[in-house]
Amino acid sequence: MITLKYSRQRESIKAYLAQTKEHPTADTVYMHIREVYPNVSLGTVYRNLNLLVDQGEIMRISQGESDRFDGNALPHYHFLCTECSCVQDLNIAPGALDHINIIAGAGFEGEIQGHSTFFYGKCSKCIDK
Amino acid sequence: MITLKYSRQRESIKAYLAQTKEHPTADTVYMHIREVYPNVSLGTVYRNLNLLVDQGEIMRISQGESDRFDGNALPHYHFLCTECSCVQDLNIAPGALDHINIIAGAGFEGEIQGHSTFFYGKCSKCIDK
DNA sequence: TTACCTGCAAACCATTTGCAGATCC
DNA sequence: GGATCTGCAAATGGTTTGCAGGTAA
Repeated sequence: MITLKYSRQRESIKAYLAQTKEHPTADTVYMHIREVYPNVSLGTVYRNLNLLVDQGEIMRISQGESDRFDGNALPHYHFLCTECSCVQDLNIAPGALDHINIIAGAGFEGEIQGHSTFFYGKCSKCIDK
Repeated sequence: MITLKYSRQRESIKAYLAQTKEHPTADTVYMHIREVYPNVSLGTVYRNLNLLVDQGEIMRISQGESDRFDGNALPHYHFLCTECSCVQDLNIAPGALDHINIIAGAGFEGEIQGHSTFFYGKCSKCIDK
């Protein structure tokens, strides 16, 4: 973990994120920080968001990368290898994970209709390294 | 569902996706189709991939959109409203969903280390509409 | 002093779109 | 014939980066 120098912009970003429940995008963060530091640049916001994620102080919500396509349009789950980035189909019986919607819905005021999940780890080829 | 006109480029894309297990990106599809139709353009590949997804003939693997950030770096699950696109934290006990890694790992030759999941549906505000 | 930080603007990359012409029905 | 398709190239949108100057330690 690299030692960071103090920066008021970064502190401001962290403080804003700690206090909101909105899960803002980088651009939304930018607009809020600009109210305090009108000269802040979008580049600085991106740089600091990435630094804070690297430090484990904030969390990035995304599944990044570019879209992939699958000739099999029937619902099924995918596995992503953290080593070689390959994507593989998983053999999970249809409906076998549906119960997690109920777990997630307990104590939630909205209506949960489904979930999107992928699993990650090492594929068989990358285990042998 | 709009009626589509025949196009050899689109058929070629569909055939390629039906026969591969690679879960290719749009660019990878482009490079393969170009071997058959050297003049095909990347724009055409994107247009047809989107059409095929709309028709339900292929599946898009992604969670699109831009990244969001969360001041809470502790592992937790998120809910995404399909109406208003708001993101909310869910109250799921830590580890309450860990067992799905085991379900997913049954019959899989690689090693599953974790999963990434978000739930979707209608938030409490959007239910009342 | 010197590493790290900033604003700015340009670069980048994936994806979309406007256009004029080609193709299917 | 007319709607849908294509290739091309330019536009878009989110994100990163190079640079020259500023700031924390």
